[in-house]
Amino acid sequence: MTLKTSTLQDVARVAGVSTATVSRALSNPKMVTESTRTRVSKAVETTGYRINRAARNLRTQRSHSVLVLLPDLANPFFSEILEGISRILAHQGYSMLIASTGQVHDSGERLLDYLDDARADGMIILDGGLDRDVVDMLENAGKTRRILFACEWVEGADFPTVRCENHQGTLDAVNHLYDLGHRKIAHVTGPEGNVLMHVRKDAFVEQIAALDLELNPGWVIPGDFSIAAGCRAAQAWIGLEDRTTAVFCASDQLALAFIAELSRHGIKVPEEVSVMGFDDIDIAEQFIPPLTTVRQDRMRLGETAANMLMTQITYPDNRGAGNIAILPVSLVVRESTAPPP
Amino acid sequence: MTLKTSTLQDVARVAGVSTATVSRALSNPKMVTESTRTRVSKAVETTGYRINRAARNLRTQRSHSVLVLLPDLANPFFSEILEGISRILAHQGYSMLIASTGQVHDSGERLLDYLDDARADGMIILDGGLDRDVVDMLENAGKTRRILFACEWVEGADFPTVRCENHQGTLDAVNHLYDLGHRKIAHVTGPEGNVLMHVRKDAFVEQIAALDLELNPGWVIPGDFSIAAGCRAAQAWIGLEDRTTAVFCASDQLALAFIAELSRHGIKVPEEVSVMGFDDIDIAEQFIPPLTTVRQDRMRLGETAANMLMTQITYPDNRGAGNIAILPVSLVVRESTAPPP
DNA sequence: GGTGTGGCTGCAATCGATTACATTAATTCT
DNA sequence: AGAATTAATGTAATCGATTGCAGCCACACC
Repeated sequence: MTLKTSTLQDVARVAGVSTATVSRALSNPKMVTESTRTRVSKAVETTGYRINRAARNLRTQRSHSVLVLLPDLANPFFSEILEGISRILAHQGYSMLIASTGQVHDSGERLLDYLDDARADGMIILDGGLDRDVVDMLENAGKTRRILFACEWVEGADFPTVRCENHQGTLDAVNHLYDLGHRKIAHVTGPEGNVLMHVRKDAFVEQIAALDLELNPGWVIPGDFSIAAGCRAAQAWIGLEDRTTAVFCASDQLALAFIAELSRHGIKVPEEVSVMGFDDIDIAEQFIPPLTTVRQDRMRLGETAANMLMTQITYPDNRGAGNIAILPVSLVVRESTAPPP
Repeated sequence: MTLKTSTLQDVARVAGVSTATVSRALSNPKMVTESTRTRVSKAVETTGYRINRAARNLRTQRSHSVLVLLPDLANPFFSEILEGISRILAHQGYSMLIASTGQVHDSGERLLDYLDDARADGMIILDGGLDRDVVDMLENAGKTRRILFACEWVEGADFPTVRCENHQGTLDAVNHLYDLGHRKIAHVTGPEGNVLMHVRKDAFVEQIAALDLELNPGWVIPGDFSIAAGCRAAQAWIGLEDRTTAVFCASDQLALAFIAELSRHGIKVPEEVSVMGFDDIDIAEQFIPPLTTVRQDRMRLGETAANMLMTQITYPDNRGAGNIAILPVSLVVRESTAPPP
């Protein structure tokens, strides 16, 4: 209908008050009289007024939106985290901007520009594998309180962080396999340089040692979180001189592809080898066999991250406590693990 | 470092020119002399100037961002489409806003507000299941050229659309099963009221008739695109008096869950029944058995959608041709289908 | 030499909301 | 009753970039 949306001025004219009053009536209702408030509401109604965010953003120096940076949009692991983030943001009238690391990098944008050019009030980074110089830049910009790392983080950098109990989850996984009777356990890792990869690998090695188990060099198989890596890892495992009876993969995608590749070679899970994942993505339960894994509550992780960031943005000077949250994980035992043959 | 980012004024002062000239030097370089251009570049360099998007957006009445509306963020089907969209948008200096239908609805936001309040220049809607009154509102707002439906669409509404060859894909699927020797084929549908559900179901029924095959009432099993629906559908199929030898599911998620549920009941795919999906999501190939399905090139779909929307936004008056794109699909034969027992 | 012509540049208005400060009216206190 | 306080509203500056209009200069042409 109306091609031109009406402005505060229009509302003010119709209501017979000043723009200041209209603004107050809308954003801070208790500052105006009951009667003007209703008069303004009516005027808003008749004019079909919608606030112009660009104008407000300019004046308030706030964009009312948050950037979420992913390593890879096509990885289903992230979708539920996004749902959680989005839920909280929407609730607070914030918009969610999405970008993937690769694209930001490719298009030559600087990540910081999102903050500097007033596109975003803050950012949630789901990628701990950022180039070190990018991270340094973020730190030195003095904007650490407007940045939050979720799931992954950067060792040695001082950003607020939300993550899950990776260490404990890994111990749980190894213990589960041990309890089933496995004594020779392999680990397919995440990508080189990734914090999660290191934490989970270290915890794995630690627990293997604690249980006094054997660990051949070939039993720590390098991978990343992708499907392709899972297939490659399976081939590596198959090529092992001394195969393990169980394999703990650093992610579900990895584990599913691992099992699939084994299947292509006629190797049965869990009859011939037990396989575990980490994450508990939706499809894990529907896989055949259903995947034993370590569950991260991704929705809650997203919500927590968004909430923390929002309070940081809202109360920027509130330094100190509460800048790290570690969420519990839980072992989900399904059918991809069984006693060794 | 600098807490306050510098403005055009600062650059102008340093370069010894007016703000107008700086603005022109940056956004329309050929309008200024070579020498001033370099002077401005230097000034930008030394001041560390970053454009303030809020200011530009206000002045130009453009937000330089696009909203993507999903029915469900947690569905991996969409992630690759997002990747495609994001790629194109980033390339043109646009940002990608994401929201899910449910949340927009829950938070009482009006969808149109994104356009009206200058948060987004356009929107790509991946949900054909919007309430009819929402759709009417969008149409009547005269903003149809700033809205584009992708994957799904709304029957009878005149929006630019990108979709895949759903009809042909369905025929291919049925023919594939027919060629394998199946004569009793069931169909698990998408959600009631969804266009894709109708198109695929109609094409299915049509082709069954064309091939002169039997079609019992119970063989069209209502579902939606979710995992849970796949499980329910499998139970329904199991409960059938007269089971079919093949099942064509309206989505991969549906198909995978269907197979999983069968497996829980000890029914083997494809030995006892062939199952097909639609979409070819990443995990389909890694499933056991690998899923026979109809492939949609989701990346390309996203790219096409973004490109179309961008040209519409850029040349709004260019009505007429090119407001619908239909992308080809391809049959991907894997191992979840085989000749009937 | 006068007058066009055209290329660069500057001045200042503009986008639409927010908010510090001023003003007015109403209420309370001494 | 007069002074002081408080509450509600209005005035106008402001956020930072873009852009229509006008001015200026140099050069060419007659």
